[in-house]
Amino acid sequence: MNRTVHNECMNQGRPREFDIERALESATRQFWAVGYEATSLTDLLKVMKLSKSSLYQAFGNKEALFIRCLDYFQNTMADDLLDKLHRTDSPRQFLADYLEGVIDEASKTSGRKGCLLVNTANELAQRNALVSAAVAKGSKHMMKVFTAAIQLAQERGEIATAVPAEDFARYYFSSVSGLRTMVKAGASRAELEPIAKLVMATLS
Amino acid sequence: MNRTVHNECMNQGRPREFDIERALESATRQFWAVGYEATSLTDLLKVMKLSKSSLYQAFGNKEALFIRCLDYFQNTMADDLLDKLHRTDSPRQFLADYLEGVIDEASKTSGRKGCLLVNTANELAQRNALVSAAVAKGSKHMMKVFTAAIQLAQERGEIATAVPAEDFARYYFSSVSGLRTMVKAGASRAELEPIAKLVMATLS
DNA sequence: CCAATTATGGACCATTCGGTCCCTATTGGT
DNA sequence: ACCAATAGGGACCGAATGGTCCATAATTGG
Repeated sequence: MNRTVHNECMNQGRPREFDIERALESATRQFWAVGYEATSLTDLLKVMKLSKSSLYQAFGNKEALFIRCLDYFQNTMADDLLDKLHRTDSPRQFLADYLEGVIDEASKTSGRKGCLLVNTANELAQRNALVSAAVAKGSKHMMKVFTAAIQLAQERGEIATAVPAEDFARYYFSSVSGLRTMVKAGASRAELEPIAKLVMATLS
Repeated sequence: MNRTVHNECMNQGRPREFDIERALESATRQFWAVGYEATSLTDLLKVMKLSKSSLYQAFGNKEALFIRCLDYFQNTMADDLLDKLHRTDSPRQFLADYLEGVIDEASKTSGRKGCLLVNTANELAQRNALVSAAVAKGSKHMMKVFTAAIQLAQERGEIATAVPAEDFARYYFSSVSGLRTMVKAGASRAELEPIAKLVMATLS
């Protein structure tokens, strides 16, 4: 009656020898670096350091693994950002710093990875419903963080209250995505700085 | 001494039966709709309505064909936009209309194709030098159009001159890319309108 | 200590990928 | 009329793809 299950609750039999979390992190890095399609099963096995059967046993298939990676990424990122936000004393500066971080990628010779959510939205949100849902969920999560930052800034008078925090947040999110695309298209730091300035100026 | 050539100049022997331009347009539509990797040779043959040997004879290979498509797209788009720009009497409205056109895609159930250049920048500008160069060239072309529009608007007092036209143009280009990503991520028209308003407001 | 259960490695599979090649049909130039 | 040259159809190819399956090792609960 009880079929083989793909989750990790029952504990009888040989215990798993690898750390799910670590494996997930490695897979996420890989997807993040080169995208979904360009990441082959073989690549995944290499970076995750496990065998094909273990991977399929633990995660089902490539698509399901990817969805879990999207979730992992989103949570990690959002937590990290929230942490930074709560430790800063200028939410406005926090927003400016994040833009600056995006621009910093332009200077790097390699590894301009962007943001996994943005990349995925562009790569296959149009074609895959499950992925699309995961991206939407992740976007909402990020939006929450940005909205919180802008609300904080508005409370401290660092940003005008004429525009609702959510609208500003969405504008900011869109601007970040645009900047990331510019980076991928090969724009230089000198070209990107003025853009960031204009974005921050809009958040008057 | 004279090897088989992949171009279309010599005319001796059987003449080509298909229209290169039409074939290029079909291929471009396909790449535009689903991206480079997701477009298989078989797909191309179907939409271009020619045989594998004809394709390889005329275009070399998939990558070379893609580059030509990028070029075709870029020229077509830029010409079209320049045309619109020269026929409008308000360059500022022209810029606002273009943003509106991007937002219109969000309402469409299917075929949110975005912009081939932006898509390509995100998909493989990081991995392929030839493609990267083609994207850079295309971006410059688009930037020229936007810069021209903004200069015109500045001359007519529709946009402030405090910021150089090129900086504004790059900001605008980045904003368009960001909006496109939001569309792909599934944002609704209601969410996108305020973003467009803020962008146009920045182009004071 | 045994039975039940799971992990793991690796062989194996069908499909699809981009790309090559050959054969024949068709045309223009002379 | 004939030759040179190209177009086009389709068979074929090696490599890589994601995925399945089975035999074996390892571990736990009873």
